[in-house]
Amino acid sequence: MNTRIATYRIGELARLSGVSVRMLRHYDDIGLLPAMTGENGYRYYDGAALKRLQEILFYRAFDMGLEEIRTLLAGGDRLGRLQRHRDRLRGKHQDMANMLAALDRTIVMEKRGQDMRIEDLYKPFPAEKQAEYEAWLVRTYGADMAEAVQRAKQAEREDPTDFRPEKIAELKEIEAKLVQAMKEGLNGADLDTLLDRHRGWVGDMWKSPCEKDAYAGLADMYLAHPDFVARYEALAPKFSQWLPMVMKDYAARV
Amino acid sequence: MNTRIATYRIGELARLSGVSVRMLRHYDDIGLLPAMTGENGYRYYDGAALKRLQEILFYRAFDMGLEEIRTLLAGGDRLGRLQRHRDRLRGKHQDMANMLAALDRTIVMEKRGQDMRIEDLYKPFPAEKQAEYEAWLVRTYGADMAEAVQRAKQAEREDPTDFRPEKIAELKEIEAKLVQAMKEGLNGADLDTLLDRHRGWVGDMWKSPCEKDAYAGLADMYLAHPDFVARYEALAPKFSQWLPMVMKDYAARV
DNA sequence: TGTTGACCCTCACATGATGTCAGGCCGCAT
DNA sequence: ATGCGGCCTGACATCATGTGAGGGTCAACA
Repeated sequence: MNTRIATYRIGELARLSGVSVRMLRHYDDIGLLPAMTGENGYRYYDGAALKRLQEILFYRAFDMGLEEIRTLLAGGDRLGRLQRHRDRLRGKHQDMANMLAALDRTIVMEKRGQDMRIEDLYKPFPAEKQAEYEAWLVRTYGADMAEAVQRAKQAEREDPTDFRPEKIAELKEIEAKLVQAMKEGLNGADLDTLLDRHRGWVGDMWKSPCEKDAYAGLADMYLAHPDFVARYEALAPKFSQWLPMVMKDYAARV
Repeated sequence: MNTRIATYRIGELARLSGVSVRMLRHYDDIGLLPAMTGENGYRYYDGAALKRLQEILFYRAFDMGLEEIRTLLAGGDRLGRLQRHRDRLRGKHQDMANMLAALDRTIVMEKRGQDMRIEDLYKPFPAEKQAEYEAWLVRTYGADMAEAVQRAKQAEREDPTDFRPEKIAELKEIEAKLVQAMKEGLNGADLDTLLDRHRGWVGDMWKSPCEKDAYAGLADMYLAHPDFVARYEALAPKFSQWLPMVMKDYAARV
């Protein structure tokens, strides 16, 4: 008898991985996950195959086609592949966070009986299957953003947050003005002036996403003018990450 | 001529929404997104249709079948639907965060040239298309968790974080012991004792996910014994949310 | 030793979301 | 009136996946 070390039959692997037997056979057929075939015709999978399958699943979760995955795996440099994939996956995770925020926004508008602006309805859904929205963002806000992001990242390493109540009160007042301004369609330079004042106040507070109450005003701003998220992202790179939390609280409160 | 108020032709809607013309026609055919048909045979979409399409896209992003979406939309209570959907979507977002953390874990193991334990390989991929992993978690850690989560949420509202360096140093020491213990296969009561000590120290620090350095030890714990995430989630509900950040930094450093 | 039940094999067809192409109207601008 | 862009229907293609039929393999147990 052959040495039978840590080799799995198709059913075991199916249970283990959550992939159906049908699909494992398919993956074998198309050369995506080749199995060792015994004399009895059975498929056997070893440790290397298990790792390969895991990698396949990472890519499949990214809606990659099986053929594409196969050619990807054909090259060497597993580590490089995984690292590149991590970044793409992170982007998708971010897309989903944006969708969540937008969903909360839709809910709030529904509660209020208001309709969203048509241009905003479909922003949360990343077209072109990838990074289309991001392209739009770059197109719209251009090169200064990259620089601003750098600045913000630099500043992020500095001093701890200051939550004195007077400061927060003052911040909220500015936010109210901003919301008003945005509703009235202030644009370009004027709006940027206000945004800048706001940034000045809020600057050293960005670091703690846990002080949600301090940012309730942001929800209003987002409702009034969703584009401001993109502008703010340049100043406070974490913002869109917090937005779902902010919006969730807000939606629950309204 | 008919009053022509804010009604869109199929191509305009396609550009607006990112859904292909082909699909919009299909949605019309199966009654998912009925259009008003003009005498010329053209399809026209009004504001209500736009909102409906947005909702459809929210569900489609959740991998819901078109037929399922249609029956869903057939009932009233748009608000309720959206709210229920938000929770499911949040769950999926969490799944993706877990996947990211696991991907980082895989990367680190690859860099080290180590293999993951087979039982851990496929945990990040939510089987049964939904909430299967969560079920497992409840099955494994049971009812006390819900209670612990409550306690933790309560505690969360209390006092601000204390980041004195001595405290952090001591924390790190405990973490090192924990990692050691987990590697040696300590189980049950002993492990829980250690975890509890750790919790004691880290308790009031959970609130700021921004102090990543304070939690580098967690990455090691996760590598040594991924299950601990589930245990910790009970004590610190936000943890799995931070895990991707923690792991990203760690993977970059190793 | 023979039977049984769980597992494996191949082959073929189904389905659901989407793309693509062909052949032909509609309508506005030149 | 001519032309071009947008719209129509209908048919076929593709990809990931499910399902079922008809039939071997293997281990345990009577």
